[in-house]
Amino acid sequence: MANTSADKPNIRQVARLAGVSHMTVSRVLNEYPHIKEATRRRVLEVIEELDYRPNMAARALATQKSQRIGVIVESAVEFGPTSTLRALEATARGTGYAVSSIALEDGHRISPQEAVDNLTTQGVDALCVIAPRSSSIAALRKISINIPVLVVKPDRDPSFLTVSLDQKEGTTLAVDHLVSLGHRDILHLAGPLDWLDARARERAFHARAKSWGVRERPIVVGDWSADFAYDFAKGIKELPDYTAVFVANDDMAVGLIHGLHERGFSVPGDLSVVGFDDVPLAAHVLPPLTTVRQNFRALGVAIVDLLRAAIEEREIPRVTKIPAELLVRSSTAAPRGEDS
Amino acid sequence: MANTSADKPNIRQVARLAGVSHMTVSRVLNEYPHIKEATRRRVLEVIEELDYRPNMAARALATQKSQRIGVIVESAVEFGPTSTLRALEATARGTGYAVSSIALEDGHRISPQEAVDNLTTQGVDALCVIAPRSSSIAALRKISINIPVLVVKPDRDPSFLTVSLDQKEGTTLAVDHLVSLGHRDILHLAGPLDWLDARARERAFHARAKSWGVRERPIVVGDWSADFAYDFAKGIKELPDYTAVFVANDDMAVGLIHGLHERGFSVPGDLSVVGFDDVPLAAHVLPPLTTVRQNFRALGVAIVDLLRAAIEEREIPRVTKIPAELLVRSSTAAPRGEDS
DNA sequence: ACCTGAGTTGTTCCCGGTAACATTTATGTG
DNA sequence: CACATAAATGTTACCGGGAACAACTCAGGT
Repeated sequence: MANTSADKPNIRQVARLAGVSHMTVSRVLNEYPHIKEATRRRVLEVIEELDYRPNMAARALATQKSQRIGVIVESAVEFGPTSTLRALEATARGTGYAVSSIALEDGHRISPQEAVDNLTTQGVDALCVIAPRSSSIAALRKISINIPVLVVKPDRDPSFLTVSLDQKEGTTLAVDHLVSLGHRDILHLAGPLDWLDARARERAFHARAKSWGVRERPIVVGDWSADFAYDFAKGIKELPDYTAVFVANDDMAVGLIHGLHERGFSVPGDLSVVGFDDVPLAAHVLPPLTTVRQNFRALGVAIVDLLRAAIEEREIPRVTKIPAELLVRSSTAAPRGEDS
Repeated sequence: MANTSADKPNIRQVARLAGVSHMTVSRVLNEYPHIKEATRRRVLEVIEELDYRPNMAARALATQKSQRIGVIVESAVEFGPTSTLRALEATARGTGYAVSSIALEDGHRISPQEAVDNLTTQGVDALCVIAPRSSSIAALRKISINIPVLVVKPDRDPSFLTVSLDQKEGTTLAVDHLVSLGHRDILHLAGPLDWLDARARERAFHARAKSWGVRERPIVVGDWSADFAYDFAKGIKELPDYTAVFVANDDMAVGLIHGLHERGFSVPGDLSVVGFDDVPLAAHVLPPLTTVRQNFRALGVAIVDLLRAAIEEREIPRVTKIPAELLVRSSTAAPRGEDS
């Protein structure tokens, strides 16, 4: 089957054994249309026999395209960004693209500028920013990049391609669920508002709460971490006048419940809690968490579709809305003194 | 600062502007020792002015080295593998290497062979396998690869470089903790035994339990998922004769506690539970989980060190043992009728 | 002043693909 | 049957770096 010599065969060796020029081999590899069937088969046979693989570096050098997408992800520890990245990678691989990713704040401090430099030096054909903070986007605007850039964010942007999951729909589902249970006073525990996703959820929360005539109250801004929410809950002195909390992610929801529990408040008895993300443990924490699930797989597909179109200078496809889903579990119930 | 023309400058343009040959520029870039200081400065100035970056594809083609490490990770959803991967990426980037990773089973079914093919086609200089199953390793053995391969596994292996976190130490800490609380009948809820980490924990559990004279009982083999452990707990009819459960990962521990709770058994009142991994939520689930934390960052550093040494054909460094840490929280207590 | 060796820089070719253009070989067609 | 045209294949140059080797410079020893 394979050749015994250790070094990799190149396209000219294949050509010689097949009795053709190396260009014919190249054409077979790239599915050029006008190749005689017999020739193609012979070439493919030799390729098979030699276990030949084209050298991507050489191809990248010649074509000025690396078949590689660069991804900047704000935090690779959060569930959402990680899931998106995984989905993106799998989709990209399926269409012949490789992915290089950089996490912005994972201990090793890296500036957006450095991340872009690192990625462009790798010669990526396009750039994608997942779960961005507004400061990162501002930094990005100042960097001149001559490849397509896609930012995963809710609103259109003149500088970038954009897609995003519909934060508004997910948030609306959560608020409506609480309202339908009878809650009229809901606290929002938000993510850091310089994260676009946190901001979008906060906006959507206000909009929907207002349209239901729910009482306006200041939101609490957290940092996505369970620790923060736990500390916040521990600081609550007596049973608050809100009866439900819409939390911007599951981690904070779990921390909140933990803190409330230590303070002697029960969920959902005293307070209902809704999370966001549906992390793997959400169904099994106590009480199982009512939360919003997003379709990261679909997002990954959409990102790759858009980026490929941009790279290959095809028409940019329109992305159909990616629906969110509310998972009702046990952390929500009607407020005290209500019948459902 | 930067040039206004859109196309990237190459090494010869830099050379021309600096009044030297392109090789001199190349030497400056690669820190060749015998360059006159004045020349070096001039070249660096031009590089700066033009914002020149070397083309990695061209370099890879010329040197036959891609400065890229390929990683195969069995499951990118588990906390441990993901953390290891992140740490590896950050470390690699810090030393001038890039990383390409492939997740084996994340929905998109990919065989080890395909993963290796994909990575070698990208021209990686070395391969690393994280959180492997024995079947993957068996498959790997059959594939002839002529680059260094490192497998994250406990025992030495003639075919591969190896490192691993010390599963034995972590397990021992957990068992000793339970024993010191007074437990003499401990169930082990293991991960799938074709995962080397699961197997190592199971072996270490048996060894340590035996040395304490703890009663031998068959282990339960799970699939890492909270769902499995939940179902298992729901199937328990009456309070079992074991008083503690050592669970091979936190997800299963949480699922187990959930199921036990629904069956009316309390943790740690009726049963103590120890997990493994210290996932971000472990401190905040109810009850907060006693678990074993591993140092994934150190593992990432060790992997990159070994791989770089192998790639650059230096002597392979000896890796110092990476210690584990037991975090005692509220899911463990003395068994009923004991004083601590 | 001449030779030697280390320091410094330049010339040429190659890495393994693809683009562009040239050439040869079918396939029709009047 | 000659000629236009399309199909199939070959030739050459080039992508942007680095390796190998050549050449030139300069200080120190005789």
